[in-house]
Amino acid sequence: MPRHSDPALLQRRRGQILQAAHQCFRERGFRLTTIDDVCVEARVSPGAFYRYFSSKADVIAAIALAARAEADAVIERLPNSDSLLEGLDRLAHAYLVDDSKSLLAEVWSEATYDPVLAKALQARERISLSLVTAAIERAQAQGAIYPSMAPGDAAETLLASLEGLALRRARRGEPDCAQAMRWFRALAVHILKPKR
Amino acid sequence: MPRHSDPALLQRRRGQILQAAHQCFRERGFRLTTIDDVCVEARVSPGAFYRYFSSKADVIAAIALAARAEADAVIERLPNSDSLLEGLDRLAHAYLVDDSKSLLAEVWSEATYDPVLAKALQARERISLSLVTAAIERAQAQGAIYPSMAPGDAAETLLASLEGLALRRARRGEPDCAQAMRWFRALAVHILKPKR
DNA sequence: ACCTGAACACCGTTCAAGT
DNA sequence: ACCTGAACACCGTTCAAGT
Repeated sequence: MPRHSDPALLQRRRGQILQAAHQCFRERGFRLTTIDDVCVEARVSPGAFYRYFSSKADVIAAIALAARAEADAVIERLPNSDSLLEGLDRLAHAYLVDDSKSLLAEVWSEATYDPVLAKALQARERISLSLVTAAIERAQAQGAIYPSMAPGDAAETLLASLEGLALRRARRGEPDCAQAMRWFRALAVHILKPKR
Repeated sequence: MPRHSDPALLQRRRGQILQAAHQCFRERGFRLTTIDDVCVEARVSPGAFYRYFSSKADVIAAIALAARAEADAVIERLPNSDSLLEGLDRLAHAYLVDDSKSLLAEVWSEATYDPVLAKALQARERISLSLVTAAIERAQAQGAIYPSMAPGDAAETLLASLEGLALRRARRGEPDCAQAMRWFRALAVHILKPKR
């Protein structure tokens, strides 16, 4: 990327482009969105775009990581939430609610193609996994749950299942997330075995 | 598509192109594979290609549905297998084994972008789901399992979880599927509660 | 330094011309 | 009917020229 003298301008332009990109991606998805679409929306020229992002994959990665950050925020509060099951409900909601507004399914798809994005996501997922594991261990230590698997295995299984449920829901274009949430809750209950 | 007088030639050419496409897709994935790559591999001109397939999405869909058919074949044998858990193990193996040889993760990604493919997959998934449901009902009627959910819910949950495990494994580039299989088996046991 | 917009490269698709 | 390969359209990226 080229030299930038004014950090404030750099941040403003990047924000401007990211916001435009986000809007376009919401409407048409990563693939069908054109650099030109983003440029028109952001009111910059293609040349300007490439001063602030090195490629289309670069903006996609930025948006994708931001989309994940929303789910991550819920996970980060997990180890301190009063009830683990309630926290997991909120997590499921974050993954499932969409109205095709969240981009998680798109993000996972993109990661299949873009190894750079896949690697960045992996780093975050390792953190998510350890946070969920910690939350399970804590609830177990408090006698709130009697998990039927090792905490790490339970965390991986729960996150994978949630991902699968979210993906299938997105593929079906299912507008309502209530059923998927019930499925996930049932799963969580069977794996974690909460008291009463 | 244009008129075809000789059905045998039609089939031969389509097969020739599909085989080439399959090879290319294995090597570079759907996205990075060029129509020209396929044409070179199949030894036909671009013009000839478009006599037998209407678009790149068309070949991808053909290959994608064939990839799913492998998993479907395992599912079809499920209701008659001796042990449900054993059958599910074979199913998990079909989803997870890869060595990045199966294209399931690619297929799911593509379905996020291609609504036509998504719809075709959905039709097959409805069938898969009812077959798994039937297998669970049968095992339950025989007293081999004591499922903790309604059979339909158990089937959906198991398939979604398997999909999530497969996707995460693909994204990590994890070469070994043994751990993912253990996770899935543990899940199946907790949901289905087999006797002894 | 920062920006514009035309030019370039690549790739999916079409089509005029040949057998 | 069947095929070829050049031409076209589209889109990601670069770059010469302007302020």
